[in-house]
Amino acid sequence: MKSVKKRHTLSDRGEATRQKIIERAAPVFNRHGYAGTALSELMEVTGLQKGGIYRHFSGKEELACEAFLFAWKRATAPRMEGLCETDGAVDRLRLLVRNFVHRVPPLPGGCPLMNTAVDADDTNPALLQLARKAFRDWRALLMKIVREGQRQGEMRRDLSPGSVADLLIGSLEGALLIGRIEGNRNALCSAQKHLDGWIQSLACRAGVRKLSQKRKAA
Amino acid sequence: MKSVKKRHTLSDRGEATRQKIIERAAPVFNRHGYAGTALSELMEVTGLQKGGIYRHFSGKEELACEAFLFAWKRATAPRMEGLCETDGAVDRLRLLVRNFVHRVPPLPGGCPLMNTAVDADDTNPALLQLARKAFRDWRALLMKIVREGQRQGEMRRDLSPGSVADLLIGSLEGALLIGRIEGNRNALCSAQKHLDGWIQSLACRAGVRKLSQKRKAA
DNA sequence: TCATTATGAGACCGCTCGGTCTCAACCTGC
DNA sequence: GCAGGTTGAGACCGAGCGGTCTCATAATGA
Repeated sequence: MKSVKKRHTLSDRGEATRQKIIERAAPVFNRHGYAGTALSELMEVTGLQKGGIYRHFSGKEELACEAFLFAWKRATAPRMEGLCETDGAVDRLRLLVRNFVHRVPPLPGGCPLMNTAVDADDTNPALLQLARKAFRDWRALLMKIVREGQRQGEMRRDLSPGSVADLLIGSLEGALLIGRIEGNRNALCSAQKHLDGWIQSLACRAGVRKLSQKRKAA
Repeated sequence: MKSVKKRHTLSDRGEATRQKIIERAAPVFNRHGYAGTALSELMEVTGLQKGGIYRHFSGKEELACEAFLFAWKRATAPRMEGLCETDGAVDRLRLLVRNFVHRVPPLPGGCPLMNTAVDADDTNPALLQLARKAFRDWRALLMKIVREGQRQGEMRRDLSPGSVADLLIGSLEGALLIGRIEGNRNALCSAQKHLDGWIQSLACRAGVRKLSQKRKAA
């Protein structure tokens, strides 16, 4: 016990700088990719020398992985906002779409998932694995919502939760790509409008009735 | 005249090797990105030494640009297949979707547009500009088809051609990204099914009637 | 056949890359 | 205040980078 606490205190400083490095490195990796990020740039943004960085990471790859995990957490948080306070599969899906479109992640360089998947494919298996995991988590969340909606009788039973998830994620990420190419948010807004209507159409009549009753009651 | 022809003959060989270099370099850039592609690798795939490559290009960037243009041409051709022989906006759009999903470009490393847009953003303005142009051409083609359909009374007048184009491109590129992460074509097939139905729903009644009459006549 | 030009090999360049190692300074608990 | 361990600076390393230049050779037109 005591020894654990002692150790803990001693390593706290180190852990803090480690976190600082990850935090500062994440936007750089996100913008420039793995190969495009030079250690010298990481030295600049962290204000540390090589020795200071390499004490906390075994190499560039480990840092890149940690940076991705950090970036993904940062990107995910605002997209999930308000999810717990929302009931009903339809409304939850629509909330996630709305969040994705309007809650811009506080991380320059676009969506870390897309960046990393494109960047690491054919190049860096470790990073690709993390991106795959991130995608699957996101996909699983959407699937869970759809399945829940089906169990509750709110959403059509003939839907494939996986397809619904793929369609939502694909449309959103695609729109994000266009927004990046064009430098505006038009495609994202179009996507939201379209997906909003589509999600609505996934509800079965009973579900819709149930929902409007709830609305009226409120 | 004579002198022009003389010059032409002489430079033919050089032009051929230049093309060969572009052709061989394109898949490498498409897989590894600009920063991730080393000249040494280009030397390997072309079978040329540095001197042989640099005679034909001012630098890595010029070669990368040419490689992208080549890759995009290669990716576009199969996606457009059969377009001229198809009438009707709805059928043309559906054909383009089908081509995109099933005619896999003969170019390893995924869609050059996505790759380049993600890779060059915040890094290489020249490449980004080319990607933007490629996107806009594609978008313009889709918009033209929609507008044509509206003029012919086949498609609903309240549609925004730009939004339709963005939605199609976004959904397809997004599905492609998922396919890359997951290593399968499920998302692409889901996207096709969804878009197919959606495109159908963009036709106004008159257009649908007209189309079914044509079908019956055939 | 010969002069001319286009071509590509490859040595060479300065530089930056990712990574290692040493050691001074600095905490921290005793 | 001292011993022991933690931290980070920065010199150093070999390798590989993008790019240049020279020159032998090959193709060409006269």
